[in-house]
Amino acid sequence: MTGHDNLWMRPERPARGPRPSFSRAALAEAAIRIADAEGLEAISMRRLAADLGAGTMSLYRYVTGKDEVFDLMIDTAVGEYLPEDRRPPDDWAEGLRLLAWQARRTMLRHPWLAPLAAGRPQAGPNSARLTESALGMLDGIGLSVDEMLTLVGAVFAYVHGYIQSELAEAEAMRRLGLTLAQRLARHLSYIQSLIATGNYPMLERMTKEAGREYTAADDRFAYGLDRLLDGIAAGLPPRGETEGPVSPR
Amino acid sequence: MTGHDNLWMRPERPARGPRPSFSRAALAEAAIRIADAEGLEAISMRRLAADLGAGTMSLYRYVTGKDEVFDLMIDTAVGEYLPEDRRPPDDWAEGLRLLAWQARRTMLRHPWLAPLAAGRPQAGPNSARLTESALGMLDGIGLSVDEMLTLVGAVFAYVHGYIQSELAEAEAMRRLGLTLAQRLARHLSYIQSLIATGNYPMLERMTKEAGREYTAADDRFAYGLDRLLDGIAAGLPPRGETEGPVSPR
DNA sequence: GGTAAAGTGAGTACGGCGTACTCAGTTTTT
DNA sequence: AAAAACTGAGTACGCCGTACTCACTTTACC
Repeated sequence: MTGHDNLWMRPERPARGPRPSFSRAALAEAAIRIADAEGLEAISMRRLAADLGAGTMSLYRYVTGKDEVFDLMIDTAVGEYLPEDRRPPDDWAEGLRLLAWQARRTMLRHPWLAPLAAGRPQAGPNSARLTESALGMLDGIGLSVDEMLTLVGAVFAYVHGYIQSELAEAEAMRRLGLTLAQRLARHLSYIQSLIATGNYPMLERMTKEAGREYTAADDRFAYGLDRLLDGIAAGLPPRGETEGPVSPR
Repeated sequence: MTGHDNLWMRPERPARGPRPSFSRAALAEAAIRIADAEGLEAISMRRLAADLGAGTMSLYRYVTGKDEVFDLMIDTAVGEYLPEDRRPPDDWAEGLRLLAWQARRTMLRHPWLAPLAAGRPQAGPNSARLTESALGMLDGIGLSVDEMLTLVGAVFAYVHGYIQSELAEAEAMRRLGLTLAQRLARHLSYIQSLIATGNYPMLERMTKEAGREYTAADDRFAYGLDRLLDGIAAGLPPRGETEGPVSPR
C-alpha cells in the first residue's frame, strides 16, 4: 500500500523504471473511441488492451480496474464542457445556460457519458474545473456556498435527466427497427388495446393529437432549462438584499 | 414467430399446456427482492431461477431474455408511484409535485430503479397509467397534448436526474468507507492539492464554508422541483386565454 | 379419450468477461 | 552495479447470458 488509493493522486510516471509505453490520456482516448463507435458494452479490458497494442494485464499498471477506466473516460469527456478560450458571461443565468448547452452537446457526442456519469460521483481534474467555473458564476450575488451548490445541483440534475431520456429514446429507435413508424407500431398496438378499455382518455387523445406540432428535442430541452432558470431567478434575493423570497437553502 | 414480439402483448397464460408454475408478477417480485437487497448486479438468470426454485432455462418461457426481466421490474416498481386510493389534487402543480415526491420515495426504496429506468423507454401497463395520470392533471388548462408532454417530460427529467445524483452520492459513501469523513478525506487531499495551485478560489471557499448550514437531501430536491414548477407556472397562459408568455412548445 | 401443445428440471456447451498470478526479459534511475 | 518498475505472454478461476437437447408431465381441444 503506497498510500495513493486515489487515481488522481497517483503519479502517472513511476519514480524509477522504464517509461510507460502510453499515457493515461491515451488510454482514456482509446476507450472513448471504442465507446463512441460501438457503445459502452464494447469496452473490455481485453479489447482496450488490443486497441492500444498492449497486453491485457499491462493495463493494470495504469489503472486498478475497469472502474478507473471509466473514471478516466468521464473526466476526459467532461473536459469538453469547458472551452478554454471563452470567458463565461457576466450574468449567472446566461453562464449556467451556456454550460448546460455545452454539456448537452458533449453528452450527445458521447452517448455513453450521461448514463455512466450519472452513477458515480466525479472527482477528477476536469470535474474540479467545472465545479470551480459553475460556482464562480454565482459568486457575488449574495448566496452562501451551500446555496450555490444546491442551485447548481438542481440545474445539472435537470440536464442529466433530460439528456438521458433523450438518449434512451434515440437508442431504442436505433436498436429495434430503423424507422420511427416500426417502433411506434410495436408499442402502439399495445397502447391501443389499453385504450379499448375506455380507461385511458388521455392516452387516446395522445394517439390522435400528439405530433401535430413537432417539437424538436432542442426546444424541449430549452423549455425545461429556461423554466428552471426563470424559477430560480424569481426566488433569488433582489440586488443588495441578503434574503430573497425563495433562496436555495 | 407468433407475432407478439412485445412483452406486454404476449398472453401470460398459454392457450394450451400446463399452468406455468409461477407468474410474471412473481418473477418480477423475486427480481426486485434480489435487487433491493444486493443490488442490480446480483441479478443473474441463474440466481433468479434459483430463488424461484426453477431451472435456469425455464425462465426463458416467461421472458425472452434478461432485458425483459428488467422491463418487468421497472413496470412493477413504477406502479408504486401511483397509490390507487387517492385522487390527484385539482391543481396541476400540486398533482405533479405529489407525483414527483412519490417517484422519489419509490426510487429511494428501490435504488436500482432510477439508473435502470433512465436507460430505456417505458411501455408497460403501469407506465401507461402513470402517463395517463400525469396528462390528466394538465387537462383543461389550455395546453395541447404536445405541450403537456413537454411539460411533464421536463419535470420527470429533473426528478430522475436529481435522484440519480443523490443515489450515486449515497452509493459511493456506502461502498468505499463507511464514514463520511473517510470518503471526504480521500478526495479532499486531492482537492487540497489543486487548491494549492491558487487557481481554484471557489473550491477553496467550498472546503472552508460548505456544510455550515446543512441542507437535507429532501430540501435540495424540493428546491429544484419547486423552482421548476414555479417557472413553468409563470410561463403558462393565464386563465381563459390560449396563448401564454412562454408556453411549452 | 386421444393428441398436440406447452409447460418442466437437468444437463451441456460456447464465447465472453474481470482480474489474479507467474515469468523471463528490458529499460531507467539511483 | 543494483534496484525498481515497466513489458507481453500465458494460465487460471469463477462468473455471466443464452442456445440446444432430452425425457417427462400437464392441460385444452376435437
